[in-house]
Amino acid sequence: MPRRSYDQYCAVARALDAVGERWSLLIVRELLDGPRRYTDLHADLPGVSTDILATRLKQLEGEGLVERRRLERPANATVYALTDRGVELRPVIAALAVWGGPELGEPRPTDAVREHWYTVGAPE
Amino acid sequence: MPRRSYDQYCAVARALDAVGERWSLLIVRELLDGPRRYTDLHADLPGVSTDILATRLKQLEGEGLVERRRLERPANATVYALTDRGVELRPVIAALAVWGGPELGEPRPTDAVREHWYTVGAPE
DNA sequence: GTACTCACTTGGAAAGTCCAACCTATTGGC
DNA sequence: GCCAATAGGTTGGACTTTCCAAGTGAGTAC
Repeated sequence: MPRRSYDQYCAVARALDAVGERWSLLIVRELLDGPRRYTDLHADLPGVSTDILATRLKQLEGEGLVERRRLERPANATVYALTDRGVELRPVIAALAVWGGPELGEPRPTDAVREHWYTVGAPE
Repeated sequence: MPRRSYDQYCAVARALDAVGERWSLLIVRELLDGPRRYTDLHADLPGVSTDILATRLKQLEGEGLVERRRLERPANATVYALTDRGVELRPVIAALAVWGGPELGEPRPTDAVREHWYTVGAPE
């Protein structure tokens, strides 16, 4: 199933082909604060339905912006994290945040999952 | 008919409520180069259908990002131009262009329509 | 084995988008 | 005045995407 593309030779159009669909950039914004589990993303993004969340994560993974990693211990869990290429979207998110309102918070302090992620290390 | 909103207290979500729909940011990108007529926008954005273009221009106008102005002479024409608030989206477009590809061109030189626009002056 | 959480998938309705055709008003040529 | 062309849309219907609620299967927890 081919996704709908702007199909233009233009950097902006190509960027929007990758992250222009509904919820994509909000998922990236969540992940800029650190890795998150599927259920956490679902809780932190009020309004996103589970099927769309699963679809977007697969698309972002397919574009090399998000990595999926299964943590064995201490808790059996799947976490999603941005790749380097995904983190490079930070200026886009920041520009949107500046335009969209007065306040842009710094990345939040570490939480348990993130702690574990960096303890365990990045995926190979 | 209420448009679909992310309905979140988050600057990024609010920005995407305004310009997150399909084609919106590409229209803004075109207008960053200067005012354009409806038919020019349609020609410069391959793939956009006339009804969506009309809908988006109305939405952007309703959000105060685009102004519609009727030029009386020399040619009877309607042009669309960004408001100050719309121009403030330039950093967003720039960030997307940087992320999306190697080259981001500077705003193109003036053309006839733009010349006339600035000769005539901004809308009251 | 029963209950519970996590990470999804499925089915169907609603909303959004695409496409081609049509419409109205104005201009330009003759 | 008449005809055709252009600008700036609107309309109807097909198609695609998103939403929503419900269900599934795998892995602990007890």
